[in-house]
Amino acid sequence: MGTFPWKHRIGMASSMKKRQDTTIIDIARLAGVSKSTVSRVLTDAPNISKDARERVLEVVRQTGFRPNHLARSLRSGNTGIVGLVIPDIANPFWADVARGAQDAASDKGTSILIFSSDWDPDREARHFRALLQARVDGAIINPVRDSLEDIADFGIPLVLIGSSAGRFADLPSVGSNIEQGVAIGLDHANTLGLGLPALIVGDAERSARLRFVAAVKAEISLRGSATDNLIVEDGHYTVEGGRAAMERILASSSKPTFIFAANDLMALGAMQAVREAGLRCPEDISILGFDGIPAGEVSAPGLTTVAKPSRQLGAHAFNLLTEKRQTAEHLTLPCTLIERGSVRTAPPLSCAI
Amino acid sequence: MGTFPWKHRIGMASSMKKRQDTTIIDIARLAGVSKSTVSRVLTDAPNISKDARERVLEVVRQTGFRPNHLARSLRSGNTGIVGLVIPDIANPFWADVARGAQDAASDKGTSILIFSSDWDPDREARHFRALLQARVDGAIINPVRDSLEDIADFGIPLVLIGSSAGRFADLPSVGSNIEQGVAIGLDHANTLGLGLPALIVGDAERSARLRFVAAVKAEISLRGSATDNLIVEDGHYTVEGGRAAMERILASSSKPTFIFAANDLMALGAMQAVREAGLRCPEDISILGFDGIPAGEVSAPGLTTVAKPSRQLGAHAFNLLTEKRQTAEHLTLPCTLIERGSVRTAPPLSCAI
DNA sequence: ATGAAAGCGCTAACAC
DNA sequence: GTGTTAGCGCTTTCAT
Repeated sequence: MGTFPWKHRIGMASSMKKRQDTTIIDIARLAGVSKSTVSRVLTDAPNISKDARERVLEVVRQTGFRPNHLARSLRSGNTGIVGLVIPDIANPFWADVARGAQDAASDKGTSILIFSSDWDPDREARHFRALLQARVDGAIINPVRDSLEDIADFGIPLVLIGSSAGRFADLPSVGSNIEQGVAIGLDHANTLGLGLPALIVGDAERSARLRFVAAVKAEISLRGSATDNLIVEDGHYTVEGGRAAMERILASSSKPTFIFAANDLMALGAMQAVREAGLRCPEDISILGFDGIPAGEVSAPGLTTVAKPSRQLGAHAFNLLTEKRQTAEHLTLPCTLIERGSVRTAPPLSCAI
Repeated sequence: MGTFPWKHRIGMASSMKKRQDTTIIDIARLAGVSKSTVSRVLTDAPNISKDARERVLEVVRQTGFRPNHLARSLRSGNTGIVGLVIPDIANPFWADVARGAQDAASDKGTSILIFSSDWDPDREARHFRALLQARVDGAIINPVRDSLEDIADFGIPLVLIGSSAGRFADLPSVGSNIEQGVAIGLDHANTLGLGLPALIVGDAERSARLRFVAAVKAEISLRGSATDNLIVEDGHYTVEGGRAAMERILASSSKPTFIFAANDLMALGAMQAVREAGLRCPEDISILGFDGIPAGEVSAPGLTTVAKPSRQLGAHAFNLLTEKRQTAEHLTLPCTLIERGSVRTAPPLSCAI
C-alpha cells in the first residue's frame, strides 16, 4: 500500500485558498443551513428552496469547496470509477480501445482505472483484486483465458471486450465482427484475383486464432475452394513473429503470393521479411493485415488492412456497462477495409470477378 | 456522476461465496476477537499475538474477505491511487510512458487513473478536478501550458513529466535530456558528413519546440557553423503535418539532404513525402527522428532516431512521487541513438571526421 | 422544505 | 496484546 507521507505543498500562489480540509459542515455553517441541506443541494436532490440552494451554491463557489468523493462513495456505494483490464496499454490497438472508453467515461463524469495484464493470468488476477478493493462501479475486461470462474461472481457489473468476449453467454460483451472482417478482406482479395491466402496467426491458446482461421476457411469454402492445405504459420501477434513466420513461408516449397495476417503487427513483420528476401510487396507478394493501427499508414507500402473499430469498441463497452439491462447483450461491431498499397491492385488477365 | 443501478450478478458459480457485504465486524465475530484486532492484523500492525493473528487470517481466508478500500481510504487518508494526466493515451510515446508508470505502481500496490488532455487546457482542468475528488495520493502530469497556477496549490504530491517539466522549479519533475539527445543525433549526422539539417518541429505554443530548436542551434554553433538561415518548418507533431512540412521544404529553393524532425511521427510523414516526390531515403535525403516509437521499426527504410526513455520516464515519475523528499528533484534521463536505415551511412569522399 | 441523527466500513487513539 | 470508543465526510431515513 503505497503511502505518501510527503505532501508537497508549494506556493500558496495567488488565491491563498486553503487545502481541502473544508467539509460540508463548514459550508453549512457559512450558509446558515444544516449539512443535510448542503448535501441535498450538492446532489441535486428535490425539495430545496430556491433561497437555500442559492446561498449554499454561493458559499461553495467562494470557498472552492469540492465534496470528498471518498466519503460520498462509501455512503452511496458507487465510486464514479470503472476498471479497464486490457493486455497492454502500450499496444496501439488496445491504447485506442482505452481511449474510446476514456472518452465515453469522461462524458459521464466517470474515471478509468487502467491495468495491463500482459496476457498473464496471474497479473490479471492481481488486477481484478485491485479493482474489487477500489470498489469500482464496474469493469471492462479482455479476459486472458476462456475461463472466468474467478470473476463470474465478481459482484460488480462486467463487460467483456475483445474477440473471445462473446463466448461468455452470461456476460455482456462487445467485440468486432471477425467473420465479417475476414469476409470483406477476402472479398477484396478475390476481386483482385489474388487466390488463396497463406495465414499468419497468433498463439494457439487464444481462441482468437481459432476464430480467425475458421472464418477464413468458411469464406474460402463459400467460394468453392478447398481449405485442406491452407498454409498457417504462427506469428505470435508480434512484428518479429510475423517476420519469422514469413521467412518460414518463403523457405517452404509453397509459393503463396497472398498473405493474410491476423493482426497488423505481424503483417508489418511479414512485409519486412518480404523486402529482406529481395521480393517486392505488393508486386510479388500481397499482404493484408487485420487491425487498422496507425503504424500501417507509414509503412512502405502502406498496409492494406481490415480495420477493427477500436475506439468504438471501448466506447460501446463503457456504455454497455452503464446501461441497466436485464439480459446480457452481445454487441458486434463491423470492420472496414482500408486500402493502401500492400495488396496488388492490378488484377492479372485471368481474373475472375 | 455515472450510476450503475444494474449490478450484474450471475452464476454464483462454484464457490458460492457471497457478495462482499462481509465486513471486518463479521470477521471479528467469527474469529472471536474485536474488530480492532482484525484491523491490526490486516494492516500488519505490531503487537499482535501469534494466536490471534492466525485465527483472523484463517477466517479471512475462509470467507474470502477483502477489506473495503473506500472506508480504509476515508479513514487513513490515502487511496492507493495516483493520477496520470497525459496528452493522449493513444499516442505511442505517451502510452509507453503510461505503461512505465503502471508497472512501477503495480509493484507498490498502487493503481493508476489515466486521463488524456489532448493538449486542451479545459480538458486538463476537468481532469485535475476529477483527480482531486477521487482523492488520489498524488499525480503525474504533463502540463499543457507553462502556467500551472491552478495546480500549484493542489495540495497533493505532484510530479511533472515531459520536456517542459523542468521549468517549474518548485515541483519535482522528470524529463528526457533533449539537449543531449540532439547532441548525439547531430553527432551521428556529423560523423557521416551530413551537413546542416532542416528542422521539422512542433507547435510554437509549446515550449518543447523552443527547446529543441535552441538545442540544435547550440550544437551547430559548437561545431562552428552559422545557424542563421536554418530551415525550420512546422509539422504539428503529426504524420500529416510532417508530410506537409517536407513537401514545403521540397518545394522551396533550399535543397537540404538531411532532415531532423522533433518527433518520429513527423519524421515518418517526411519520409512518405520524400518517397512520393520520387526521391529516395536515405540516398537523396537522410531523415532523423526523435522519440523511438515502434512504428519507426516497420517503416521502409527503418527510421533512425534519437529514442527517449519513455518507459523509464513513467517509472521514475512514479517513484519520484512516492519518495519523500524535501527538495523538488529534477530528473533528466538520457536519450539513445537507434540506427536504422533512414540516414545515409556511407559518408561522401569529402567527409570530415 | 429542512434539521437531527444514524450510519457506510474502517483506522486510530485511548484505556486496560 | 486487546477491546472500547471515536470519528473520517458524506448520504439518507425520519421526524418536523
